[in-house]
Amino acid sequence: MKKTGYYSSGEFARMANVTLRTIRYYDKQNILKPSLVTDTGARFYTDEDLARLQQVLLLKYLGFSLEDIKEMTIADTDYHFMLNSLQLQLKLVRDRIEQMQLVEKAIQDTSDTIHANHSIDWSSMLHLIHLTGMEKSLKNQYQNASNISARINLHTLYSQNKQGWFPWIFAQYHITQGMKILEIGCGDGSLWTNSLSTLPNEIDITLSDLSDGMLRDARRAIGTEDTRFSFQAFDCHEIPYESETFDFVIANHLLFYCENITKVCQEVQRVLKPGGYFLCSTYGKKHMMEVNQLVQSFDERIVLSADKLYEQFGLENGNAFLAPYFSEIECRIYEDSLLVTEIEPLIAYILSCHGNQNQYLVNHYKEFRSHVKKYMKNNFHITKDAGIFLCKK
Amino acid sequence: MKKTGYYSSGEFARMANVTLRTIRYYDKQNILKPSLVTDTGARFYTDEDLARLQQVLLLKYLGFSLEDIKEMTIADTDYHFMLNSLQLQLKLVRDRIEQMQLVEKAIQDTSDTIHANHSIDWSSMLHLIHLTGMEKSLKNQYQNASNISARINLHTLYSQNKQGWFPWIFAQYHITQGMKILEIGCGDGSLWTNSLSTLPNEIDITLSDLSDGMLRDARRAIGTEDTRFSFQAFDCHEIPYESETFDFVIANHLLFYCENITKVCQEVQRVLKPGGYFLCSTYGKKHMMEVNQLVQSFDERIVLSADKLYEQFGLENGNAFLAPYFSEIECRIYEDSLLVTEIEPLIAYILSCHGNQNQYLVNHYKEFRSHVKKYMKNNFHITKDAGIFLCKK
DNA sequence: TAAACGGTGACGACGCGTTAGGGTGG
DNA sequence: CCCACCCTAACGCGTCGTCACCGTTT
Repeated sequence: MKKTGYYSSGEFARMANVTLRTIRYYDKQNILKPSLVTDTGARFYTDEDLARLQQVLLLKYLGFSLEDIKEMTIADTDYHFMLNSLQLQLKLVRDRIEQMQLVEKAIQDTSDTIHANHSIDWSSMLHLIHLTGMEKSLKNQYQNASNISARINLHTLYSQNKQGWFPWIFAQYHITQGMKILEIGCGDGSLWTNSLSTLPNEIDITLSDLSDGMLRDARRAIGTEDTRFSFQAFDCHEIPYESETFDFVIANHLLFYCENITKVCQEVQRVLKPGGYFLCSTYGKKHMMEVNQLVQSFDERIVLSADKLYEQFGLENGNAFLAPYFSEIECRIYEDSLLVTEIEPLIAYILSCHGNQNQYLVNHYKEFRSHVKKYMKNNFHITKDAGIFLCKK
Repeated sequence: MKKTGYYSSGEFARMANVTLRTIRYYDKQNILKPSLVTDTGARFYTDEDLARLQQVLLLKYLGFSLEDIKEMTIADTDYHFMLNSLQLQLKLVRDRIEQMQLVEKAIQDTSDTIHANHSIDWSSMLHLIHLTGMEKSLKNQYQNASNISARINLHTLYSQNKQGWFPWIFAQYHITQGMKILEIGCGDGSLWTNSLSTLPNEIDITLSDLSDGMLRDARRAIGTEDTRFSFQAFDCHEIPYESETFDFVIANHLLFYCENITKVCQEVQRVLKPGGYFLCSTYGKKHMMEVNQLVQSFDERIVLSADKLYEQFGLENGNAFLAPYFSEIECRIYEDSLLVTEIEPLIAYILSCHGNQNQYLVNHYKEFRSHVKKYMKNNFHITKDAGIFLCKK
């Protein structure tokens, strides 16, 4: 029985160069469900399914397990999302290539030292062994990248305040010629990428992050030719700089993740010059509250964030952490809200949260979708409740 | 119980960052046997075992199965061999990187066309899918590379004729300014790499091979800046050039692999200019005969080459194939023999043959080694019986 | 005597390959 | 009625992870 616009399972498998068994397996494991199943049980697939399959196969190629992949590829395949996903895949492939180039270099080095010494250098050999074993954290990196990009999407698409969060941040403190600046928790460096041209040219900015992977991304985004920037990986609980080094320290949406917030504040205060400023951003209680209400109206058990960030360090309680270390503290709110008009970006956002939603949504994706559709009607207002503390030493 | 110079299984595993289970599994599967086992069953490993483990782990990293790896890493780990193995691994990693760069580019392209057309381009998507699925033939490539290098080793180490095969080939025919030359079955291009400086600078050399992988190696070895060389993949049964194009055609150790030798001769004759020359090399009956005797003295069932190459096209019967197409045919022998003084390269050579030896030797490696040792005593003479036919059109 | 380390089974998980047996549409 | 194609159910394989249980050395 032919269905126009659909591929039979066999056709589909042949197109993608995989076996029928694989296609059926992916169906049974809820990794890639056919778009249409006849009452006799025959599977039929669409072009969109092909796009999904592409994602699955590429992720598999990069070494992810199907279990991982299941969580990573729920999103829709409208062309807009496809682009997004391709960007992420591109990043993954590049990371992988870089890693293999490290291995390549290690083999070269090992080989060279053998040539030079006419005996095997066991330590470089060990280094080589360890390189080939390093792959683990890759999955986390992907999830972070994918989550962050889903978040950014929602905000850039529907924010009412057109100034934008990053420009607003820069407007809160005037960066001038000759300053020494430190950002802790720079992530992929996106705070800076759109302001490169407006920054003074005699200035010394250090971007730091715990994760080497993030730093690599930041370096890639900013470029190594821009000599104003330097990059360094360290834990902000112990900042490896002498006291009174910086004019300005930034911690954008970072403090609530820190284990010991007091210690971080103390360190920041230490490395600030007298009269220097510390700018740290965070959320308030009401931030995105409508989204929580939305998901809980679908299933009460869902909690979008395992540990509520604003309870760790939020607009309401931040002052208490900062007060012991700074002489002046000012809290400024970024006035904004979201007016969401489409459903997909919202769903992508929800799926990207750090809570337990996936376990309740995985097999009820379609119901959830139509629930969201009904709930939001034509548009959906979401409160944003974010701001900064600007602190003087 | 501590053994000096040895690592216990636990130490060994920790050093390499693998689990004990893995180490034990590799032992049981004969992939990596400990160098010493106490009577209580405790395993002890040496630095050389570490080198072996490094090979295993890297090959695994590149996606080979342990079954494949078992066949690929029997060789010893003297530093000389280690270098060789590292070179091979380097090649593998580079191939892999190149492949991933293709994938990277395909993602870029797909992404770009989506950007341009604002809709998904399913054909580039399919291309992408197929790229991620291509990995198969890699194992064969490795085995070829590793076999060829084992062969070359034995010959370069112990050949009595110090001129060398490649220089001798070049001495048989004088290449002059302005010639158009074709090599069919160029492999990795090693015929040329040491003669680049002695070749005229106005000359047009086309290297060809069936396999894209080989051509890539050749291109890498010679470099793309050398404008005298061009590279093209085709089957020499149908040479994609007009008649009377070349002054000189070379087929080094190729014809005996061809399905239809007569057809190849006919094609070569066709593309040769009148008066042009065809140089083809092959072996004779007695080539390496002592090696055959050696292995059969260990186990009669072993046959080193499944189909004897010199029966397809050898020094004895080559004339019959060439006579219909060329006006003059001259057979020249390269006088040489091997005087092997060490055991490892010989064993590596034997293992690299295309016969059934591995199935009889895998689990009797040590016996075989000591058998070879006794057999060859201090040195071992091997007949070489190779030469060329130089044919004029 | 305990703790650290070594050993041997045996069972399970993942991602399919493969086989056996059977149904449906042209 | 056959052939091409589809389906399910069930077992097997490679590469360990994991667990239960036991022995040896410090």
